[in-house]
Amino acid sequence: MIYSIGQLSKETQCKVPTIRYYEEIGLLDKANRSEGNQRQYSSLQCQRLHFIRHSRALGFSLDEIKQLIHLQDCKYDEPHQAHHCEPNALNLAHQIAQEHLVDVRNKIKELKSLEKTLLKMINTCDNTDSTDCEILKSLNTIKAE
Amino acid sequence: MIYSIGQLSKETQCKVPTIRYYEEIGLLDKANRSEGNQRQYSSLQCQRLHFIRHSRALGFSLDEIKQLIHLQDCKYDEPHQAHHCEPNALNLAHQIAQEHLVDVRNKIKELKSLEKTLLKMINTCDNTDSTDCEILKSLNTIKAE
DNA sequence: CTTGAAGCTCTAGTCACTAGAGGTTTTATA
DNA sequence: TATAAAACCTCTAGTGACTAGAGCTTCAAG
Repeated sequence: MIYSIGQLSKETQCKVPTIRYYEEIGLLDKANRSEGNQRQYSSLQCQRLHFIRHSRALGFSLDEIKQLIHLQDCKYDEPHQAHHCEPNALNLAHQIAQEHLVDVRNKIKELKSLEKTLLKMINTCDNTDSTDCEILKSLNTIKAE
Repeated sequence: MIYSIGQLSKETQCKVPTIRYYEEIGLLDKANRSEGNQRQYSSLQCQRLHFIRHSRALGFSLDEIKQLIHLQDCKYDEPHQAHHCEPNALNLAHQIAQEHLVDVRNKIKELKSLEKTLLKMINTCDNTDSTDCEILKSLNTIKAE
């Protein structure tokens, strides 16, 4: 199966300019070109783009994804030979995921405290009586922690 | 009280280049200059920067903050005269805050589902036996909802 | 009076895309 | 087979909210 960039876009829910962008920054290998210079993709490249999109949806940065792809290549390329990959590549994947989990949890915490502050602000403001509103006042004093 | 940009920076915990940036985009009024062309700030401008930083800490965008500042000016400038401000400016502040609260809550929801997926991924991976790891595999298939 | 910190402007970089101009190739229909 | 529309191409520039650096000037302390 060979995909045009538009077909790949539909298949992976990834916009066409984004695919080209991923190629530009080296996240996707350079695509083969047709006689008319249009990009052609294999199922393997399609799978890789799926991987990238799933990882993005989980909030990994493109840099982290680059690392994960590198690990994947270590895993599947000549797995029983000595080469440039670190021996504990798989633990590294584990570590990246775990660090990311910590990030996510911190963000949740921050947002929850933010929610509380906003809610307080909004409830203090009695806008049925539209003569005054505490929101602007409170933004002068309330700190999010 | 008159502040130099560095003093204002300390007072508001806002970095010097950020203050200059806020001036550049019109979020802060252009500062007065000393004879030697250095910026000088009044307590009023200091208060405004506090407002901006508090709002940022609560996750408001600079655009939303611009609106809020405009509302503030409506409130305090000639409050009993007819001018260019909409009559229900205060309700508008209320509305901006409420919309923002909705955004924040959605983000929390997304991050929680993300947390769940990551946790599953990490737990599935038995990295005490370092022969295999499910993380890379699962990134090929798991979708965050 | 000198030295070092703090200030100035201007340009460019970050991240992860997105949009648009202006041109070429492919595909579908008449 | 001719043509028109859709899809593709490259290149540049823009987004938001800053941050970093070069190369200069001004200020404050000793």
